[in-house]
Amino acid sequence: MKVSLKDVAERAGVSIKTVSNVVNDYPHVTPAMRARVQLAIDELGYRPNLTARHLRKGRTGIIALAVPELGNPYFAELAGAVIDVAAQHDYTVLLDHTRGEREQEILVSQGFRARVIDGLILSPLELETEDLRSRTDDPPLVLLGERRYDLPYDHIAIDNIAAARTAVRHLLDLGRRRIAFLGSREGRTHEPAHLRLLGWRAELADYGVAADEDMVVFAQGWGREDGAAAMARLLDAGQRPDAVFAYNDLIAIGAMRVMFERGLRVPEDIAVVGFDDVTESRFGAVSLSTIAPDKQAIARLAVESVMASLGGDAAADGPGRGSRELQPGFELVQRESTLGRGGTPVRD
Amino acid sequence: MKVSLKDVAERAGVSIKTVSNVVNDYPHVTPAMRARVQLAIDELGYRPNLTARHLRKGRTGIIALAVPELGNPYFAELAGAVIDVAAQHDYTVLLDHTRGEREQEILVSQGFRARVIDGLILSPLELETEDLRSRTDDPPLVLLGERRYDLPYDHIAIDNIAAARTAVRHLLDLGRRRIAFLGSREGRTHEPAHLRLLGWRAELADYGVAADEDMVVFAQGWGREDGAAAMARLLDAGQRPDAVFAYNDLIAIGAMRVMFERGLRVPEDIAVVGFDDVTESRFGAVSLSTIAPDKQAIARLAVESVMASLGGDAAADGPGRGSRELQPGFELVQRESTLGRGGTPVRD
DNA sequence: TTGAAAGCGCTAACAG
DNA sequence: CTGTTAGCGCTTTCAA
Repeated sequence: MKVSLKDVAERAGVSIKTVSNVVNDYPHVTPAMRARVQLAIDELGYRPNLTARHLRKGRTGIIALAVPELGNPYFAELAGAVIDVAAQHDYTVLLDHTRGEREQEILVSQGFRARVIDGLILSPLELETEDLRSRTDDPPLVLLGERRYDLPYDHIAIDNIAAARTAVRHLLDLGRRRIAFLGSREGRTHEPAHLRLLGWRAELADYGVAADEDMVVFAQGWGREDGAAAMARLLDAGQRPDAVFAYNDLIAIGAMRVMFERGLRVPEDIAVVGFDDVTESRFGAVSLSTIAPDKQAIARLAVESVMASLGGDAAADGPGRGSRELQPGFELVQRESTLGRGGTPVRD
Repeated sequence: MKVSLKDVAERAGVSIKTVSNVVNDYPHVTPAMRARVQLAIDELGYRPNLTARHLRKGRTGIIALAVPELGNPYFAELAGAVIDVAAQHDYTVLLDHTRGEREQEILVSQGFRARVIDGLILSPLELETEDLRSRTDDPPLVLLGERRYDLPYDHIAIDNIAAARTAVRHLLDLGRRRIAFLGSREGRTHEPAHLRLLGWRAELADYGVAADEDMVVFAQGWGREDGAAAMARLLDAGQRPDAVFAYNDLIAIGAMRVMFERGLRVPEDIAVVGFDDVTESRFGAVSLSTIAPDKQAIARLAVESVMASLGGDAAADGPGRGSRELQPGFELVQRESTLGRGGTPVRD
């Protein structure tokens, strides 16, 4: 049934070692020998047992990527990019999701969920610094996203404050002054959407516009329905924003849905800017202006960081190993939700 | 550094086997003994080496799910469901994507991409029957989606013809008669969207409406941009449909975007029905009516099918093993793209 | 250049 | 109830 190196060796009348050499493209093998062994391999349909190889070499060729939710297209798109980059390094990706729950994130970070992996890329939401302290000799870890931890792990995130400022600035330049902020879920342990909210405050301040904290609304989660609920709450409270900056595209899309339902025009009555540049944002009745993080760069940096930790076992404690702040770029994409259908600013 | 069973055994002054028994919750162990061993485990921070266990047991605890594209929310949502179901069986999911390319699908089906797995769930697009014939003793395989193969593998798909007929019938009942069909990418090897197109033809015929083949448009792919392009092509050709049935939600969303751009009202001018019920379809300016396959059931059946093939090694050739047609349910979800804002049918 | 033998860490027989 | 031993399939010294 299952053919092993031994079977091939017997068939070819050589030793196991020789077959292994052929399989692994070891340089010093006689062409004749190689041919003979290859023949036996083909005849028997031999396929190496990766598990055994991994046991021997101590590596599995698998890295895990854990994100809050695959249903969020931002993470789905990012996952696709990570899979592609990993494939270039001959690595396969094991995907896991945490629902943004601290318990799940802890489990993942300690390797209890995704096992048998050489490295881990984690995008946490609720995880705390202390949760990571207890990590012992688990595989290399790279952190993604807004949260920062003062621990010796590489961290990859765009400059969230700068990005938020750019978005708000765009709205200000368009003449908007009553700019609401729709945030993500309220965390149990920390202020959600922290950096983006800071950016909102800072840019308003710099521009000389008073930040109205009543225009800040948090949601139950980070999905479209949460954006819709938050927007409804804002309007029901009697607020009349002339612009909305949302924590992410999904919240922006949910918010716009409520505006449509209530007969509010986008951008004439309310301009909207999102965050993430998911594909979906280009195809609504009103396409969405948004901050576009460089997802390709994020994926590349994440995978390369893991690969680096994998390679440099010797210099495990060397300087700069696994405690870098990696900052991919972003850009503001201006679409109809701020510029209007014509492509030029629209104001009533 | 790395602590193994042996280290723990020495520390606790017992044999390796005893430690193994404790680790695996083997029933017949003295509480005292168990406590002593557990202490040693904790002191040393022992964690079992899964790779070694897998080599020994011949199983890895990992199944692979390969879909065309994670960027398509239907597959992302399905993947999330599969991950959850697999977790209930103590299995982890390795996700891969094929871009719907035949080469990639072949590689995946033969285990060259996702390696070290106990089973495989594959959602093929271009794969041909012959490509699967050469599979030797690769891990159990389950096929998902519209394509059918006359091979001894379980196949899971909703009744696509019935679903398509339901969608078309809904439009007919609303009084629409010029119903266009927007298909998926034209395959190199087979008619795309085959079953759904058959359903479209069949329902029109049964209803006594002549099927106008000029109202059938295929796209370059299965994304929003492809739907937009197809819709533009249809309109530019001078066709004036009063309804559109799209191969999937993304194509429907892309098509609607073009309608909005051209000032056509949905559903007054053109009613639209999609397929998949991705979350996104509920949140557009005009929410999308669609066919909702039971994703939970699909995920459950897929994982259970793999588990079954894994368990019944003895009855590997037994009747019914791995050649069943599993058919989860679906339902028509009526939203604004056919009923209009008021929730009741709208016609100009 | 190729062969023999050891061992990665674990589990499964089989004794005791 | 616990210990001893063999071996999963592979790579890797060390010899030849």
